[in-house]
Amino acid sequence: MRRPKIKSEFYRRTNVVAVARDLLGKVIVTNFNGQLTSAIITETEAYSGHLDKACHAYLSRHTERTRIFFEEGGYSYVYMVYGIHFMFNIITNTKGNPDAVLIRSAEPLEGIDIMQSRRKLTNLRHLLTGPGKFTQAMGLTKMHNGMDLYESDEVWMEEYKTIPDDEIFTSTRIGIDYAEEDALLPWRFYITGSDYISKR
DNA sequence: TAGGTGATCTTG
DNA sequence: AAGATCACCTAT
Repeated sequence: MRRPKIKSEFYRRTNVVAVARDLLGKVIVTNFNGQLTSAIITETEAYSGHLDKACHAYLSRHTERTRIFFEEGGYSYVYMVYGIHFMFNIITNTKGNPDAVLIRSAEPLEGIDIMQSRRKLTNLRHLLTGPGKFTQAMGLTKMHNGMDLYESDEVWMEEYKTIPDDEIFTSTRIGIDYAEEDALLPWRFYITGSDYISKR
């Protein structure tokens, strides 16, 4: 049943946009206290610290929250927004180059009953279609910030399928209007025609 | 379409 | 120390 884990080198490439696209079709797995859940990634967004006003590490800003951005690719970055929702990202690029990919939506694969119970909701199309819904269904919280996604036995990524370029739809990112001209960057990606997307 | 929620960051 | 902001979700 288990497929090969994605190695850290995958995330250490210098082009965060390419990593965001290539994460589509990969599987994320969490396994907390014997509760295993997994899902196929259907929607991502890229954030880049050097040039992107939407990124928490814009202009390499160092704060307590952004510390993990300055490690090499392959760590999780989890934070809370709006007092309620956790956002799950994967740090990319080499050490000192603060980029990340936000996981926005996924298609349920394993442990569906567990995800339904965490979400208090049964409709599969609403289980993981949005970044806050995704973390809730997968059981991810701020305590999972800074995890090594290759070494961890609680949160990791697996190979699954490759999405061809002509099945990837590109758009601007959601909820970052404050980023001025960078709000126009076409850095959101999703699988064309998937039923598991946060917005049409 | 509006309101809830609290960590995080900035200003004074 | 206080106030503003925020990579969202749910329900009307």
